[in-house]
Amino acid sequence: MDESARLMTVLRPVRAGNAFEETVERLLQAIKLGVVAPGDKLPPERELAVQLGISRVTLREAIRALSEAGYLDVRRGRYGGAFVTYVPPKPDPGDLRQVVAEMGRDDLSDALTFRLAVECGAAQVLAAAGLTEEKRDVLLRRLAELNEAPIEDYRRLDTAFHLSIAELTGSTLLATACADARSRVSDLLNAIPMLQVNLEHAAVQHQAIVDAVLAGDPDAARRAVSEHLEGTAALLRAFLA
Amino acid sequence: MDESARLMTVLRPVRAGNAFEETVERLLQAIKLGVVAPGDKLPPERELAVQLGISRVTLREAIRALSEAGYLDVRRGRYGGAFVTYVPPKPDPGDLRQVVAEMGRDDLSDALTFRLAVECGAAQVLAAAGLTEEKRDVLLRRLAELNEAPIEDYRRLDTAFHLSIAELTGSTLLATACADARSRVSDLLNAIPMLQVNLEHAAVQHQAIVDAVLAGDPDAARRAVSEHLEGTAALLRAFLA
DNA sequence: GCTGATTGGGCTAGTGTCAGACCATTGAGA
DNA sequence: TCTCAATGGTCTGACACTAGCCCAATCAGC
Repeated sequence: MDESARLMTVLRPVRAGNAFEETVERLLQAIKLGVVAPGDKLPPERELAVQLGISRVTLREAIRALSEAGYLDVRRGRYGGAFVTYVPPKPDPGDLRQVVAEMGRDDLSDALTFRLAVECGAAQVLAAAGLTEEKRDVLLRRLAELNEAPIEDYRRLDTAFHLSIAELTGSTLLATACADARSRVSDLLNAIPMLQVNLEHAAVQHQAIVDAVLAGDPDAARRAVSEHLEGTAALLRAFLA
Repeated sequence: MDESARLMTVLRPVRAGNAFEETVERLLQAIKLGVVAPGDKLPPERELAVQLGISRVTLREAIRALSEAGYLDVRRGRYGGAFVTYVPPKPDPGDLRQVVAEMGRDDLSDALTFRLAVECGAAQVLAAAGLTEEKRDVLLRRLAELNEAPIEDYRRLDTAFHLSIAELTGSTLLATACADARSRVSDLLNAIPMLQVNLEHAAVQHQAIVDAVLAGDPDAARRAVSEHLEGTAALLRAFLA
C-alpha cells in the first residue's frame, strides 16, 4: 500500500527454501499439473539434474522423498526410472477446508487473484497477437482433447488447455507464471466435485475463450477467461462457505 | 508449443544462480526500480540479511560487489550504512542496442509480452474489484506525484505509479510479477529520450488508466494499459529499427 | 544363456553458505 | 570531551551442495 510495502515486495527472501525443498516442490508441480502423466517416468536422474541445475545427490534426495510419500515408483536397471504413481484424489469438498487451512486464507485469495490476472493477460495478448495456422491447430486440438476426455483425465487436460494459451504467446515468463498460478490452486480444484452441469458450463466457456482468441478480440478473450475463472472461484467459495 | 515445451517450462533450473548472484540481482532490482531512492540507504546488514533469507556474509559480498560497481556507497559507524549512489544514466538511444544485445532479442520480446500481460491483468483485476476510499487516495496521489515530477524523478515515480496498481489488488504474487516485469525492461526505458510530446501523451494515458480503474470498468482499464504499454514498446522498436 | 547399454545407488573430496561471536568505526548527545 | 548505541568488518566451526567417479541392477537382443 505505502512505500514500505514495495520494499517488502522487492526485498523478499532470495530463496524459498534449501535446494532439496525447492526441488521437491518443482517435481511435485510437474506431477500435480500432469506434465508427466500417471504411469510416465521422469527423465533419467543425470539429465534431470542438469535441467534443474542441481546435483544428482540433491535430486535423488528429492526423488526418494516423493517416492516414500507415494508419488513415485523408482525402478533400477535399463528401462527403469522414476515412474509417476500419483493419481489425483477423488474430489471431496471435505478436503477443501483442510487444504485452505494449510495454505492460509490470504494466500488463497492471493493465488486466485494472481491466476485471474495472468490467465486473462495471456488470453488477451494471444488474441491481440494473432495466431499462425499451426498455433490455431494446437489450440483447437487441446480443446478437442479436453472435450473428449474421460473423467479421470479431465483435470490434467484442462490444465493442458489453459497452459497452452500462455505457451502460445511465445513468452516463457508468461507460461511459467501461469503454470505457477495453476499449481497453487490445483489441490483445491481437485477437491471440487465434477458435476455434469459444471462440466458442460465449463465446456461452453472454453469454447468462448477459443472463439475470442481465434477472432483476435482481446476484450472478448479477457472477458471469457475472467468469467470462466470467476465461475470456478465462486464454486470454491460456495463449498467453503 | 508441444508437450515437451511444457516439460521444459516446469523442469527449468531450480535456482537462477548461486546465493551471491541472486542477491546482487535483487539489490540491483531495488536500486534500479527506485524502491530505495538515490541518497537513501539500504536497511542495516543484519536486518536485510534476515529479510532476504541469506547469511550476512553472502549479503556483504553482494553489497561489496555493488559498491565496487558504483551503485552503493558504504559508510561505517553509527548512522552509516549502504547509501544508493546510482542515478539512472542520461537517456541515450545508443545504449538501447547495447542493452538489447546483452539480453537477447528473444528475451526482450518475452519481457515485453510478460509485462503487457501482467500489468493489463492487474489493472483489470483492480478495476473489477473496486477500491476503498483509502486505495483511491493512494492511486490518485501517485498519479499527482508523477505529473508534478521533475524530470530526473520521472522514471522512478512512473515505476511507483505502475507498481501501485498491482499492489492495490492486494496480491503479493501479482505485485512481485509486475515488479519483476518492470525491472526486466527498466534499462531499456532509461535509454529512451524523454520528449515533451511523449510525456504529455503518457500523462493522458495514465489518466485514462486511473479513470477506468476508478470507474470500475475492467475492459476499459485493460485497454488503457494495453495502449500505454504498446506505445512504449512501439517507441522502443522505433529506436531499435 | 551372455553381453552391453542404460539406469539407479553410493562414496569422496572440495566448495559454498550459514549462524554466531567478536572487533572497529562513527557521531549524536550527555 | 567522553560515552555508548548503531553500524559495518572479520573470523571460525559446522553443515549443505556439488562434481565426478565407480558399483549394482535390469533387460532387449544376440
